[in-house]
Amino acid sequence: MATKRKSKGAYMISSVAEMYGIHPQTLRLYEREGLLKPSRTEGNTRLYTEEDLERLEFILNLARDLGVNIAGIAIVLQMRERMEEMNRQMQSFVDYVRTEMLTRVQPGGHSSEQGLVPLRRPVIVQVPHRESKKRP
Amino acid sequence: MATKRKSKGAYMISSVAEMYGIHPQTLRLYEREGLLKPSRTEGNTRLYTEEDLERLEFILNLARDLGVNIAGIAIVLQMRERMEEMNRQMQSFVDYVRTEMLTRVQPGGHSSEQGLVPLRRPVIVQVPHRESKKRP
DNA sequence: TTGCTCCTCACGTCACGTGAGGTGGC
DNA sequence: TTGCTCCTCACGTCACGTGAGGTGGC
Repeated sequence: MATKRKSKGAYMISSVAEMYGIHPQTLRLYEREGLLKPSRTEGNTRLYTEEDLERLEFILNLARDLGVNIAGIAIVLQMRERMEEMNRQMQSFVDYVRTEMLTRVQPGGHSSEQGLVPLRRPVIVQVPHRESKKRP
Repeated sequence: MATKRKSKGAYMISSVAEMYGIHPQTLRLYEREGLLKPSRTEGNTRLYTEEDLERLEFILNLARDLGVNIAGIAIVLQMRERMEEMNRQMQSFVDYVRTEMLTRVQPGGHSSEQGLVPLRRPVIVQVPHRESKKRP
């Protein structure tokens, strides 16, 4: 019952297990398989940050709801990262072009802004953030 | 043995099974699970096109080499599609900007071309093409 | 001491791949 | 007819999740 928190947003394994209705051994399994990497206290106790929990939710969605196995989850996590990287590049490119074209605009040349409009907006993926790990 | 081809690049199930060293039942399983959708002859015999084979290779890479289960493969195929779509959008945007800025260039204004250079090129994903299907 | 943590070992269940068995069309 | 195709049913194996058992630190 005692939802033990070490510091701001750091949970011990039994709290996390209870919060998400999973077995503590499952959390250890996911870590062993490289899906999660919680930090540890000096006494070697796992500490799950909010960021870890966010990642865990993503993992549980794949594992429970979609039936993806651990190898699959590892791949999906990698792809998620790559998509986020693509989104960042896309976004920074769009931003760059926008300012670049605005500084270049001729007097009365509102056609430059208009020229950017007809394009569909870059797809923003539904996924959060974080780094993953490769499987051996 | 007889590598039966119906038309240009259309293979029957035993040929495909032999080519990739898998059981014909496995191919039928993948189809039943929605990973592959070969066309059929009028007599209901499956016909695998080059496009199907390309998709199959992708699937086998995930299944055999990486140990991803069918649910995982379905997700990865979907994500692959989305990345390809992002790449296409990125590419068409880059192309658009390039022509737009070139038409706008002032005499002696080679700074407009230079402005595009420092950006890293959009990430091109390693994956081929094709559409996939959602799981129930 | 209590209640947590750590770990390893082992079991039950289920998905995946494959084999068997029986059918039908080129 | 032969050799393929189609299908369904069923089995063996393995991964995943979980439980037990024994340890150690706050």
